[in-house]
Amino acid sequence: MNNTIRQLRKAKKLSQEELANLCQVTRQTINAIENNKYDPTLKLAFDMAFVLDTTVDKLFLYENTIYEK
Amino acid sequence: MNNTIRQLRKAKKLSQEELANLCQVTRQTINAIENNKYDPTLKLAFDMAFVLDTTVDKLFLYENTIYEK
DNA sequence: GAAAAATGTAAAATACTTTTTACATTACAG
DNA sequence: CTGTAATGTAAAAAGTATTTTACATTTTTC
Repeated sequence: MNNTIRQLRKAKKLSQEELANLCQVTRQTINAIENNKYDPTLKLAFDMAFVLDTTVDKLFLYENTIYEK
Repeated sequence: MNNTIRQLRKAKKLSQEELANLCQVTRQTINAIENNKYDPTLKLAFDMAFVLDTTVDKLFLYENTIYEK
């Protein structure tokens, strides 16, 4: 799942560690998510979006594998 | 984390099982999430939003415990 | 009201996320 | 160029989500 964390984080002049503290997780968690190692929990996704002043839908860019409607 | 799954699901006249199939998870997973037993993964949240024709931010209503900006 | 469909629930097993600790590399300021 | 801050990475342990199987209860339909 692609994301726009790095750009938004840098726009706010936050280090990974500062963002981690604001989201109450470790720096390694932010680093892993920013680098697409795994997806955050939904709660953390919301927390990151909140701190970065955006929405989950804008912060994470998911290409659906489900072709339905 | 509160959600609006049930209303949107019923608006589309889907059973939990049908929604589960469309999202490629089990009925129990949908049931548990709909009843707030636990939060879905971010991927499933996006899949559910897609199938229910909405966004993650509208489908899940998260009250931030983070007072920051 | 009986049958069928839908929903609720539970326990064990599996998979994934996060923490912790620790070290290595890269970027940046003086 | 040297020191410091920032970032990348790894392994083990703990926490959380999901599946599977199975059964119970509620709701709907006829």
